[in-house]
Amino acid sequence: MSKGLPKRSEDYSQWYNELVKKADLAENSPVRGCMVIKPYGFAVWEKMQAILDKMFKETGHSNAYFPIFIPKSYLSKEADHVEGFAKECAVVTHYRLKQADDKSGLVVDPEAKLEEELIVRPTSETVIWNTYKQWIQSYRDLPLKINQWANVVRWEMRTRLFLRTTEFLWQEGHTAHATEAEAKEETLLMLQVYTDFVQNFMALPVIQGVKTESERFAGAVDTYCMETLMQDGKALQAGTSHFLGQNFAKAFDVKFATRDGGLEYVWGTSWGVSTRLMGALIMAHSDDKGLVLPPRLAPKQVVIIPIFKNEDELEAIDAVARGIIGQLKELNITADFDDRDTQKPGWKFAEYELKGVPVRIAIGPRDLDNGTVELARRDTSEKISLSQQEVAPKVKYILSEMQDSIYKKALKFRDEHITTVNTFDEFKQVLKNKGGFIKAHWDGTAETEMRIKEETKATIRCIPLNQGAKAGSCIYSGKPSVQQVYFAKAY
RNA sequence: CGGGGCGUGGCGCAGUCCGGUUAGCGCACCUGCUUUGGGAGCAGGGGGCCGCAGGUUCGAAUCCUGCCGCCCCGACCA
Repeated sequence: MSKGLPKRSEDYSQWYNELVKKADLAENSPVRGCMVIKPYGFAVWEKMQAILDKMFKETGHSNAYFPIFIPKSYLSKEADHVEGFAKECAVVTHYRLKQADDKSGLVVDPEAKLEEELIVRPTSETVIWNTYKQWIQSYRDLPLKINQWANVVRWEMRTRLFLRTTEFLWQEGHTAHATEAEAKEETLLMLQVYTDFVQNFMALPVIQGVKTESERFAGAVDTYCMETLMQDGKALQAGTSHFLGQNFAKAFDVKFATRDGGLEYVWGTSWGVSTRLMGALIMAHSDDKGLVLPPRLAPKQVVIIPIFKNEDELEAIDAVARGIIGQLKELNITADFDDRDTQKPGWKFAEYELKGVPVRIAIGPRDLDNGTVELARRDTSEKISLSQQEVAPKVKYILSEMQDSIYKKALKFRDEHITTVNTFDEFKQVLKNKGGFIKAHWDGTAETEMRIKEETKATIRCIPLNQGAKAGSCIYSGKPSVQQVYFAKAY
């Protein structure tokens, strides 16, 4: 049994908090709301980064880096954008400290006040569009497709490791296009790239949709999103892709000369996913024993644990283990041999389960006699004994099967937690007793959306894409509705 | 910022109401022996400005005042 990990059924959020710490993913920092991402957690994030980065480049994007500090005045150039971010910005007002007069420590030097205060970026649209103005003159400069990996700061009141931290890591793509159609296409393309990543690598099914006005990114014309479902029935927005229209082009005066001699504002997009994905990954698949990582994102896919009484046994096991690791390496499978004699096998079993290593291979004296190993898979806890010769191909098969099976399990759970309702009473019942996504007709007004939120805490997660219009009447107001939308309580 | 809870070895806690031995327990850590197919056992050992600052008292982890920090619940948010 995992020591001290609360059960999901008893206290889901406690379970999550403990798991993040016990699995060595992250911990709190001295600064409230910030986190230290530990090596193991960062290794998972690095895998995500590497895969996404490749996908971005394959779709024609280049990486660049823009500064963390933004002149305060930039933020105020786009009206909705200011509105959206002003209340959660960290501000740099001074550039120097000095020894306190009474030598009691350091104080801010009042002499060193900045002429113009700087904000720590909550997102980079403003600096980037200010730069794009310099970079874009002609249709020949378009499209401009840039991505950056960065940290951003949003001064949140309540934070949770990975899910909502004051500082977080992310990537933000910012593109500029000559036509509206092309920008819209880019927005949807990146939504699809994210969707492919989340489904194929994180093994999490998503619902693609458009945000309602109240949930839309400040400054965007349309915000597209992918919504995922966690095991406690709450939804989590895994990524967003925004069609910015000409909002930022106008705010920062970014125009280009068209082929026929005209002068027009460019069309923009921006899109991002963050370390929040780590939270989704953890909450979606893990169990009461600890983390369950999809093989494609596990920093180490296989761990081999020797069971030995003496040096001779260990040596013999070592030879077998090294052989297996070599074979796995040829199949591009990462494996570790944990031959520490400071921990017992049972301790190691529990530890690697806590950390979500997909496949565990145990080799002991019995196996040496029989030419076998014991293989255990993390997601099902299933154990099998197999001959040493067939280990490598079998592991390859199991890893791929596991990736698939974890996805299917999440998909089944998700599908079982989409409930269509026709009345507000039903809506409240489902929300209270079952959770998950609730599909219902909505009259399209912010007023109704807000009232439902106030009464139930549930919000419209998205207006689904790829679902034909189906007229009906709003569950709250009874007014006509053109289609059903997804509601849920959300992270 | 409102409501609630909590600050005691690295971690988790007891002790605080009702002041008085040397501040205790579990885990972790160190040493030794025995162990090793699911978080080993025994023996020995190290580690504490009891959140901070004042006050009351012969005497404070314990009572009083002020401050600081953290967690949970709400308002805000990816």
